[in-house]
Amino acid sequence: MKMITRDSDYAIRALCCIAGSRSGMATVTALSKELDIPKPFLRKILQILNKKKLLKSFKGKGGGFSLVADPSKLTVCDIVEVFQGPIQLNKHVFKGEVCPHLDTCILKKKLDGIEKRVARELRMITIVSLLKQV
Amino acid sequence: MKMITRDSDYAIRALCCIAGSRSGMATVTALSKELDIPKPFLRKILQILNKKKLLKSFKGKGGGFSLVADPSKLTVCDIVEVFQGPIQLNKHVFKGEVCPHLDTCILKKKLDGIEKRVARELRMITIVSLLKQV
DNA sequence: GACAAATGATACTATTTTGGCATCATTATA
DNA sequence: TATAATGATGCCAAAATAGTATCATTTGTC
Repeated sequence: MKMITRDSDYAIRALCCIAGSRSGMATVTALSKELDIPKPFLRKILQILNKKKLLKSFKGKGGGFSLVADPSKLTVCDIVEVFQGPIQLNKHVFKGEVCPHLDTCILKKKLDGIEKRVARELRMITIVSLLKQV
Repeated sequence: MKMITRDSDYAIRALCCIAGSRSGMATVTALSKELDIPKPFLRKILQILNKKKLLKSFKGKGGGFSLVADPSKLTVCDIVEVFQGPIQLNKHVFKGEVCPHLDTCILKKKLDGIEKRVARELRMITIVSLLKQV
């Protein structure tokens, strides 16, 4: 079972890198080298983060990406939701309808509980908390 | 973000059904109807559960599948791991090596913590606990 | 103004995973 | 021997994942 996809992972790394940089800004080229992420893929990821207003971009020479939000308020949950949608352990539907079987609906309730706790934990991991090198 | 795939979900339902049946045994045909799951797909799932020793099978007329383990000891975690492998939020490797970036390794540590708690919670959901209709 | 360095937008592609279906073989009961 | 069951295997289509490629636009510098 895996939960964090590659693009979320890359995005988290990149945002950490940007937040940790002295100027608060970085180019795709620099990030790609530093993090060893394929440049076109990283570029796509950063463009998505830009559209979703987690990053702002500056075109032209000397440009790059910088954070929009305070990195102490930006969380892993925010980032994961951009690339993987809302946290949801199990849709648990059949043919578009909610499943009518009692046993599995008990399951749904229990999974929902876990789901909420996972989301809460992911919301507690801020970018800043990832920069602190213990 | 989703965590439980269709086959895990179907497997959980089917195991609940088998555990809840009076005889303790059920055929693919019956389960497929009861749970509204495509028969060939469910069959494949049950065959996997058989190979993994969560179910035992009886061939021939009057046959079917029955549980191997005590349903109060069989957990959702066991089932999910059959179909989705061990619970692991993020592999977090590059090119086969463990990622060398300190910031993201902090991330790994935190994700590992969440992961352990999710696994623990899934291990607490037994088949029996899903049958109790509150 | 020309050039270089950056992102914007968009479309394409390859691989893997997911969610099945189909078929033939084997076994067991009536 | 017919029937009802699983065993094994291979195939297939759609979606998700993980990228690549290309052209357009913007901006700073010479």
